[in-house]
Amino acid sequence: VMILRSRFLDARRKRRNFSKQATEGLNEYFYSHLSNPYPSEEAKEELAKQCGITVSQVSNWFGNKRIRYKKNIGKFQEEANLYAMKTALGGTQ
Amino acid sequence: EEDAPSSSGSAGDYSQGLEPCGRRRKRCPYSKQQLRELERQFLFNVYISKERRVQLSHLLRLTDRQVKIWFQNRRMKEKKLKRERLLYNAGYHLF
DNA sequence: CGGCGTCGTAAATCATAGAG
DNA sequence: GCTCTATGATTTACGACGCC
Repeated sequence: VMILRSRFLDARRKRRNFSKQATEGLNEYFYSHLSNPYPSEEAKEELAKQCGITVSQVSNWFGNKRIRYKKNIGKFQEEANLYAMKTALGGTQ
Repeated sequence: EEDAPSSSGSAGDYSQGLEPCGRRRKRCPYSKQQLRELERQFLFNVYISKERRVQLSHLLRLTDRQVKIWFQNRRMKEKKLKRERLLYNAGYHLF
């Protein structure tokens, strides 16, 4: 809870890139739902909690990810394979 | 910022309002001038009447629809800001 | 029916963290 | 340090659906 508070404090101060773990969690969801990468409100809340970011930030991330992925699938192929493999091995969901 | 005070060819208007066929308009950022006036009107009232909307759209060289949608989007933004403020204040005194 | 409301989103654009 | 590009956030513009 105080962790959340501090996040809003410095979130207002300055934008930071998300942590490696946060990005990993988001990518895991994205690539394991590639045929329909639209998390429900509940799923967004779950991801937000898991990643330590806000629901809005989860929405922004998926919005950006969907469009950028679509615009250049090739550029993300390596990343896609990586997460596909990761999910196939140790299901963390 | 060099914003055309209010002449022609300002941001996002295809000659007073007709969309190029049925296609979706390309997003076109509004000028500082347009934004200042829209914000001023929003401050006056977050819901704009049909009459003031038509008036404002002519003043700013936007379509009636653009002004309507701008107010809708602006209200959503306001709602989001309010949510964030609540969230911020929520954790503030727990420490 | 028609018009305007919210909600969720696409797509373009903005701002700038940060990798090189 | 200094460029640039990748990344997170914000801004237009709609479609879907709701209410009156």
